[in-house]
Amino acid sequence: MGKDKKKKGARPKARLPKGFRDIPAAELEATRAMLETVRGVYASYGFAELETPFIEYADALGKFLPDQDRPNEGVFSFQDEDEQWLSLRYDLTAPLARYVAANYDRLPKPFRSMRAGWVFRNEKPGPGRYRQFMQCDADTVGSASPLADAEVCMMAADAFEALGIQRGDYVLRVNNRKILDGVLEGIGQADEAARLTILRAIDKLDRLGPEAVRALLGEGRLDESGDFTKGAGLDEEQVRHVMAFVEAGLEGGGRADVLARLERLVGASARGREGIEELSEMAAFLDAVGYGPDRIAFDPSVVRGLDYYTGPVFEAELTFRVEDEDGNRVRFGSVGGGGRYDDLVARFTGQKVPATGFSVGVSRLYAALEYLKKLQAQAQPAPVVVLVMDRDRVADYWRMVEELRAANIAAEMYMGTSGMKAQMKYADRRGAPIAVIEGEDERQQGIVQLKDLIEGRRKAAAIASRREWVESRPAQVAVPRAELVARVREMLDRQSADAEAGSETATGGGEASA
RNA sequence: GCAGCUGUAGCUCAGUUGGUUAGAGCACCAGAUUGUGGAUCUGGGGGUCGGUGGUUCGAGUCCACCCAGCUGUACCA
Repeated sequence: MGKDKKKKGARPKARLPKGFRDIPAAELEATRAMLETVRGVYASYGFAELETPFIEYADALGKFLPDQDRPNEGVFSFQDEDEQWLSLRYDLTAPLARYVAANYDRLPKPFRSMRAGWVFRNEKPGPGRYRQFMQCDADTVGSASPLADAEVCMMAADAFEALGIQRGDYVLRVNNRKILDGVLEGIGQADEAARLTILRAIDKLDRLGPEAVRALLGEGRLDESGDFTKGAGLDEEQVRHVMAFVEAGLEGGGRADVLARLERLVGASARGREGIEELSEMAAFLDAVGYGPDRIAFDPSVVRGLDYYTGPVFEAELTFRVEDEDGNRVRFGSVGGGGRYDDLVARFTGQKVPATGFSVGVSRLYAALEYLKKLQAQAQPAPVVVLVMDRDRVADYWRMVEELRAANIAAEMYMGTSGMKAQMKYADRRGAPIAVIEGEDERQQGIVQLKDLIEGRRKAAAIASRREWVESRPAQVAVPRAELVARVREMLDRQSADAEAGSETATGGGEASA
């Protein structure tokens, strides 16, 4: 026996690469329903669906050509047989830019499109952050108007409400990167590297709080594990000025109040004024059509995608608080974002094409909706299982399955090789509502046994002895073979009525019926 | 990338100052039970103790290096 053990060798581990996961039926079903809702809202705004491939040429997606040292920096890449680099898409915006550039002549401008699908990032995963996740985007390409920016924000707000998220439980926070540029000009900080550090520090406001941001703008910050992050090195006066800008959105008031505060901070900077002007135009439009600051607010701490956005930037946040695993109450956080990217198409054509869009993080949003119990879709009900008692009669069992299917009842014949006990166990594990049993005795009498597995499970608790369990045959009825479909239907109806009554008493009947 | 923590069965873990053939619970399979899911009892399968090297008569246990995972942080186009 020792010999056998040695022969086995190393087994492969049944494992997933980090940051990837399997998705069970219930989540798939719910995600489909969610996407259908969002798609409906976008379609009603006139955004047509487009699907692009998962794989693009690396240079078409961006400037991230894999190099020898670190071939997979951020994006999953590999070489085709002709040695050209291919990459898995890391968002849905870069492929859209490629599509628009490739079809520029044919497309109506502005071109309005929506896309939904998986994207991939070769980054370190964290809680709720995966290396494959789903996004749903809507973009307007070919319009420089702030009205287009306002529109995608309004559309995102509509989509959240269509999904059942209450007004007040979400907010779209809007900023304009030109304003920050203006503020930095004002404090005499034009150094590009320092500017990036400053932007990143600001981006951490909601996660780490104002104290941490202050530290990161100045000398630097020591984190929990004792690791030190170098700061932007601003002096005290500069830090004060930048913080005043960052916190201009926190002091409350409406969009006009925030704009007024920002205007003072920007001073004479032309670029800053341009940003203010764009935000003002958005505000006027939003006011005129009735999207208040409870839905779309101005917040200078929103930064986002640094090299890619050229003007307005948006971030959607769920504002209700949830308990994490340790019981702490935390904000649910960001479920989407976007902004204006006027230079992306120009990478291909050399011709400036203004564009703006919004991207919903479908996976994050799914987690939120699950928490809010807004997912009405559930996985397909498990099938009725027809037991195979007599291998010579499989055609008879198959006929029962066909009859049930014809009546639109999901049904399957047991496909294993085990005996009756194992078949019952299978039906139970499977979550089957009913087992259909027809042995020799039943056949001679022209009947079948229907076993209500859900009711039977309830009764099992009260039965202690094996003998009683076997002999009482809980929740099992004999019905004429000819009435199979009708009686199965009855039993299923009773089960779903019970389930509804049960869930109503459990939740207080708060859910609207379909 | 940087820092801290952790690696023993499919899962969760125990394993004393280094000492026979490395254990438990859960899960899985079978039997008790001629044709009934649960409960109970009995039996069974499943381990390169993360890897390599070292110290030792002897290493799951001690040392060194490496690898992986988790958490924080950085990066996130």
